[in-house]
Amino acid sequence: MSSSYDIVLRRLRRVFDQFGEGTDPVLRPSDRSDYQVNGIMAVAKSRGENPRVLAERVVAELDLGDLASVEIAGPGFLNLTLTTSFLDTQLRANLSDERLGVATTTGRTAVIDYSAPNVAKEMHVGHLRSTVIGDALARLYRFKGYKVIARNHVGDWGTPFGMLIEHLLDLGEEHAVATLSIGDLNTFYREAREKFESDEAFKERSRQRVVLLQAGDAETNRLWRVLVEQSVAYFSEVYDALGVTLTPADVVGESFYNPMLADVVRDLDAAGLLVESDGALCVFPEGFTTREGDPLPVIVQKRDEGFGYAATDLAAVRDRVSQLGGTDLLYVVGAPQAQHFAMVWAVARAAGWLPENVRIEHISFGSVLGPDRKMFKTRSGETIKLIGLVQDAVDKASLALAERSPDMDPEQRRVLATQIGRAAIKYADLSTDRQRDYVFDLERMVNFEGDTGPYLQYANARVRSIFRKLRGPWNAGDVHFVLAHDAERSLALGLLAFPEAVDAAVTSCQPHRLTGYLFDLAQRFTSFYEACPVLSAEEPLRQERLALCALTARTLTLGLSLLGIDAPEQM
RNA sequence: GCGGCUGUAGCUCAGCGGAUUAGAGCAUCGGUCUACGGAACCGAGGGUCGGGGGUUCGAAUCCCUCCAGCCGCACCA
Repeated sequence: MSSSYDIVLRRLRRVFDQFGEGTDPVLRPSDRSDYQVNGIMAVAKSRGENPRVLAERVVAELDLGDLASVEIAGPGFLNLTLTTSFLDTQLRANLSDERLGVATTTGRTAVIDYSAPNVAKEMHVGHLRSTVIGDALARLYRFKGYKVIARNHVGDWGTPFGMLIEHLLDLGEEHAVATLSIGDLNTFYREAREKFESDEAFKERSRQRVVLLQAGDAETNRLWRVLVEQSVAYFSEVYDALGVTLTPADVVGESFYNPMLADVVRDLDAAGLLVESDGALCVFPEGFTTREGDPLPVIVQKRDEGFGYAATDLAAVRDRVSQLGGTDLLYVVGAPQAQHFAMVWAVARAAGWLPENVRIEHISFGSVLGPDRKMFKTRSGETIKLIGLVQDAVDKASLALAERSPDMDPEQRRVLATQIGRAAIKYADLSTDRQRDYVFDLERMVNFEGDTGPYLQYANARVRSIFRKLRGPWNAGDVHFVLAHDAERSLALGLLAFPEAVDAAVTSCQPHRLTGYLFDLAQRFTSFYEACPVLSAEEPLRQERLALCALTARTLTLGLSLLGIDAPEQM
């Protein structure tokens, strides 16, 4: 089925195409009517016509059938009011449509790069946003019909591994594994670092170990693999706690690209892009300068012949296009990396690895701030463990549940607290424009009032409770939507706007478009719920209202699931 | 110095180039109220949209400039 918006838009396009193929009618939700058409003003301006006159012509040629009534307003806007029969048709279609009117996109493959923790290092707040936003996008794109390939670009290579492996040997493999498997990565890494900085002999051993690692020494690589496997197992625990879909199979770390780096260099050289500068092999993409105004290089191979992360990122672009067939390459990485990506992609484009039809986008985001509005750290200046953050939220939710429902079964409370706690954290992260920084305020996130995850879960649970009261399965049957009450009509319009919200979130990679929609829908529902008794209504009104409730619950549940948020039936 | 992001009500944030009242949430104040889950609903007060120019019939929105904050700017990722 098609969304209401698309159906109306198609009719408008038939008229607007005469102003130039694909002219956008600029159809938008309106507070004056159901939708407004803003596009006439722009067309009139470009053709030097009177917008009002043009509007009249558009209306005369516009065939809305029985979809909507139209009137010209102001200098040349069109106000559209959808007819009840159209709303009825669309709502009934939704009742039997699992997708609630959301259209699918075919033939596209999205490669989404997100989370990216470092092996043998703790996951901390710094990984929260990439993980949560990336996972929401993965779910949204999957639902839209994209083939989604998640890439967890973990830091599993480089000079620190010499010291980490030596430290592992010092501890004894078994003891080291024991430490790592309980997730105490901070201690492990810090001890290694401290020895590296204070102990010359250890430092030297570490250097030699890096050489062995890069040379492919079997035992060294086995030890390296132990570190990686232990870390990946730990990451999985964190993802479970957060309710994130990433699995060990999605881990494709930096080391994966090692065998491709020589080819990257060769191809860049063949393309005549490579320049030697201060002993390093570089490409100088246009438009980037250093502090002093000199051209800024992408360093492909360092003076010591080692490869930097730019080389790895270049190899990744190449691999994702040529091997994975990616058509939409998304990088959910913090804003500070913006210049790095811009440069790497400029090089990839120059090398011919990025065809025109491939979309590549940096899904950047702001920082998580502490109460002092600075980067979120503990009082002593240490990073905050991600797993601890989730645990705090779950604990808070558990306390709130204990207070409200003291008789709840402890196991049920445990499960619910987990669902609510992570909903609180995820929703808080997803509900603001990702570009901005935000202050991490657990108190507000876990609050059950206002624009929060728990509030939406509660709204959904309330709707579900109505159906529990029925004590039996419910069928929509041949329900008809009359929408006599304003609150019913408002809810209906909200329900039918779901596809627009999903599409907006997908195309702009802005999950907050969807959270905003869901919050608005929840409010429309509660207003309806106050004003319109459901179970005590007379038939056929009762059936109509039950159908509205059913659609609301399904929309909230599906919408939340696309963000990676659980929608418990009861709470 | 160059580049990026941010600056909207007391606080946290929406606002997709449009129209007489710039919207939510929290907080404040006032209502609803033996309520199908009140973790609710209805309403009120509160804003020179960082400052200044410009484009336009029209600018929170586009362009320029200034101010403030954060971040990045060659061999760590």
